[in-house]
Amino acid sequence: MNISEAAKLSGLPAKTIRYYESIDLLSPPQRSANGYRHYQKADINYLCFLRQARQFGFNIEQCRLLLDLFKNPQRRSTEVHQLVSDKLEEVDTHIRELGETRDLLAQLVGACANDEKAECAIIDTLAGQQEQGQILGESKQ
Amino acid sequence: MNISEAAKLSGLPAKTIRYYESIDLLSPPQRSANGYRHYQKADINYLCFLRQARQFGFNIEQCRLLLDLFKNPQRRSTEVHQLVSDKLEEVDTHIRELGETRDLLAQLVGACANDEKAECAIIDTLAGQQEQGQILGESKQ
DNA sequence: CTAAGCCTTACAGCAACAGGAAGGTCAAGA
DNA sequence: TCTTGACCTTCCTGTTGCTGTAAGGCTTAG
Repeated sequence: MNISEAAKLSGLPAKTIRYYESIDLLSPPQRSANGYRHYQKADINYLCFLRQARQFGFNIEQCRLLLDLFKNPQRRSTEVHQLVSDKLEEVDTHIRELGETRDLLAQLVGACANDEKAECAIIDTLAGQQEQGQILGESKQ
Repeated sequence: MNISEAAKLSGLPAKTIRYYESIDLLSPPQRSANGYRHYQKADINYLCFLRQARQFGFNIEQCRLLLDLFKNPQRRSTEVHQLVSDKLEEVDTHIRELGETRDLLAQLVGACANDEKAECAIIDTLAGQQEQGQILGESKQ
């Protein structure tokens, strides 16, 4: 099948499939006489695998490792487990950091008068704890 | 003061300061006779403001808007409030999505035997589904 | 014969910088 | 005076994971 059919079956854009090939994440498929890429069932499986892995948040290098494991009948499940555990930790860290940011933003939102005046606690906070009378950005030319 | 001093005081790398200037986030500073950038106190305040805003997760365009408000004594705090509220919502959405990913990853980790055998529920899951929304919990093995 | 709808490659661009090359400037020390 | 090292400058490339667009070739239907 041609690339657009592979794209439809795998759920990945044709562009992305070509891109994965260009970075050697996928091995080059067969080509028809006219130069068109020609995909087979196994290729579709790899593409689906990659789409899923990307949806789970794995980056390209992690996908490369996972795909290698997928293709390797001699793999040990503990290797896969390790990769996914690491990713889980990574995502947890990210969530924690974002949570802190969210709380800070919520504080800002709560502190702002939200009215027609220029005075704004958010601006003051972002500007840093300047001394009174020295709130810059409003002073000087 | 020169750029390295401005960098030290603002907490931003000199590279970043030049970058902000190059994208017109900062207006070009004065130059000394030798061509060196020369910063003043107000510039440092803008830099600090931008560093803070970036730390709060605002992207460059949002920083641009915030900085405009910062510089504008005729601003209404409600405008600032709106920007920050939007950002808060954005971050909340992101956290929710990441949370879903995390839960799915945790399910994968829990489902894997984590041993020396090749059989691996994670691999099966990543390979198995071709339709979205069918990520976990299907029988199939 | 032409138009559409595929396919190909190759280059540009997104965010938000970081790294490095190549070269100019400045202050201090031998 | 010369040299060294620490600054500074601009310009170019690379990062991640694609997406958009251009310019052109192939295929099929009318």
